[in-house]
Amino acid sequence: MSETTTGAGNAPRVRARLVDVAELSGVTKSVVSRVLNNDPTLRARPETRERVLEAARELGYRPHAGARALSVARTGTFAFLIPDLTNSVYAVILRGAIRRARELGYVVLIAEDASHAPAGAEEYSELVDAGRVDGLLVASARPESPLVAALVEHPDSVAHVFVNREVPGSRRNVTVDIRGASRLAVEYLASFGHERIGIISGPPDLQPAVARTEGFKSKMADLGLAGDLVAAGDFDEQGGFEAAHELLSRAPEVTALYVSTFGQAVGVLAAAREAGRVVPDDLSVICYDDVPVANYLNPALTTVSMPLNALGVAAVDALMEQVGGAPAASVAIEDHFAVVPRKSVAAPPAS
Amino acid sequence: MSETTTGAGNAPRVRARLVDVAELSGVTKSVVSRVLNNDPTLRARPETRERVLEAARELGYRPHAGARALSVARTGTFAFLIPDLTNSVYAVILRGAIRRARELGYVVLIAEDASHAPAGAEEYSELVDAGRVDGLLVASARPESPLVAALVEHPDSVAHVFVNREVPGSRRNVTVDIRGASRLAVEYLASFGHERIGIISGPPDLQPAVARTEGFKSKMADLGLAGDLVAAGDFDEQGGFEAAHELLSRAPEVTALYVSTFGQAVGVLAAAREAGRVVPDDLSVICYDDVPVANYLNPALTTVSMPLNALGVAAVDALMEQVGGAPAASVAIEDHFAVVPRKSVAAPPAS
DNA sequence: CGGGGTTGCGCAACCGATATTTCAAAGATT
DNA sequence: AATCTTTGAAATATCGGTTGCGCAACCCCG
Repeated sequence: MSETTTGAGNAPRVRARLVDVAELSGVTKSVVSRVLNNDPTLRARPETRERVLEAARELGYRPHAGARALSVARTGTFAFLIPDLTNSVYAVILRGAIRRARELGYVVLIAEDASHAPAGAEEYSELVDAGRVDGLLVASARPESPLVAALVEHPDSVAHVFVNREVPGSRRNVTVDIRGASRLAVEYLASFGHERIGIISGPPDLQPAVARTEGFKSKMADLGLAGDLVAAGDFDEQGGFEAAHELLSRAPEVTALYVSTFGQAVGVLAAAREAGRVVPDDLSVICYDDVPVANYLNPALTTVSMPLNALGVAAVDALMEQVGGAPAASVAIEDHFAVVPRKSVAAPPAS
Repeated sequence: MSETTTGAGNAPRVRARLVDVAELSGVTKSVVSRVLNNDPTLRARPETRERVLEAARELGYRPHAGARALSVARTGTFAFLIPDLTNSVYAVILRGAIRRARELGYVVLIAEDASHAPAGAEEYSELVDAGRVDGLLVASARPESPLVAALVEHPDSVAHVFVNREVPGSRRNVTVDIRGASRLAVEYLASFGHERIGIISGPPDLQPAVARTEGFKSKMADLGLAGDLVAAGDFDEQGGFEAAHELLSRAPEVTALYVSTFGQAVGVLAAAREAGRVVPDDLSVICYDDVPVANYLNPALTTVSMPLNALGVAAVDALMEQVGGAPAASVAIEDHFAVVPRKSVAAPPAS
């Protein structure tokens, strides 16, 4: 609308600078800057403010990010270190983070710290050293990465939060309640009458894996059931397949499985087929984390959904507080998880 | 290594600036800058160069990105506009792009332009106007987004490429050979003896959808087969389910389906089950794009894999050329696709 | 009518780099 | 010995903002 009034419309505009706005409104750039930033120390006539605002609007003025960063020593940028982009769990967290960041005037750039591309940590310090970012969102699942170690040792060197990970010794963990969700999953299975419940866990050196196992065992204990049916595998299809294969042959009496990730669950389903067990008649399966495709597996997979989007939001909020100078504090998102019932859980076989 | 020689080791370092390096090496900052940037117009004694280099190393000097951006009018940043972060297709492209960008000294920031968050386009122009980015990677699937229209009309206003999308009227499309891959899929099905082959296509206003259909029809024609079994649905599970449901009831004689996306294929499998058709005995299914989980569906899904990583790499390379001043040119990745045979394709039923 | 206190805004220094210009000292030339 | 070139590096302007301070003009008051 206002663009057309300039007559320039959608012509290949050149960037308008502060001085351009100043010239057009007949004041100096310092006044323009203060008006646009609502500097309370500035005394200006309302009509002057209005002229400035109007000129800025007319020119489509936007402060140059680099110049501003230079001045105020703030970039308006966060970096997100992610272990695996193709894992939709992280994608959802990232989405929540990006949106929240945008609401706060921040943008986020991505680095991947996959096991096959271990450059992530180094890249991070490059970003920090180059003054490119104001803070780090670290979702790396790799234990004892040099980056994590450095951050734990010098927590104040740069604003940061660990996302979906409880790093020992850090007061900057933003997490969901994995244990609570795991307890809920077990409770759900038990409500169908299952007693011999097993867990497909993850690599024991990964904290999220042990949290699931802890939740599992604690709820089993509360129910007076034996929590000894544990098998560990990688957090992917292959890992789930292998762990389930092993557990099903070691303890064929198991009637229900709590699985740590969706990827694993897909593998578990394959292993169950291979073992000649039909889900859910001969074996019930529930997994941590809900993804859309779960609804279309055969059978449709019962899951417990986690507030991953909220996790991303909370992570950015926590980071913003640090940037704003507030003391660091871990955040745990306690609820907002729920089992989404589908077709992979039923009562145990009569036998 | 060199860090420990400073004695500061891993202490909470403060950023070293150009002047710090200058002071330490006993020259002025202009000399330091030119030495570090290999300015050919600078004449300096080798020993002076060495002193500067050593000082920079010792201080762990890294130029401040904002300051440099201000000076050279380049940010070292690209932005990637992505329609759906949770879609692993885009994740793989993004991964390739990020890695390549990093090799070239660039970082990439993400914006999501989902249908449920249509702010993406606006965010983009904010990024450009604020001088935050040197170029745009546009993978938005949304047809006629205002951003796309603006870029097509003023192609030189900002460096950009369209990724995995053939935008009419643009010379900046970086694509894979969807038609060729589609032809390959059809050929593969035909090699099993299928003649009544159908396609589950996508929204007709999305260019990638029509490309698949075109490839399908052209190969069917080449084979002397009728290419009339077409059903369209959204590119997700739901869309695949609905389209397949419709096609299977409309044309029950179909013996094989070429499906446009993995998400759709999952829905197609569900629809087949619902229709009482067992895959692959009563119905063969192959889909465009390979993802790890395809191997664990029931049955394991035969797919045609695409060079998505290479696509991301090529997109960044094309963008870099534009930034470097080269004339824009579309790029098509012609081969590197292949069918990965699994369990969802077999010979048509004898009947 | 002159002095003190606002009101409203301009001046100029910085932020940390890059790039062009200037200049002192050393060596070559006559 | 006096001038002309080179060599090597210092000065300085600039990029586009932010921010502390200064300073007129205006007001009110005695």
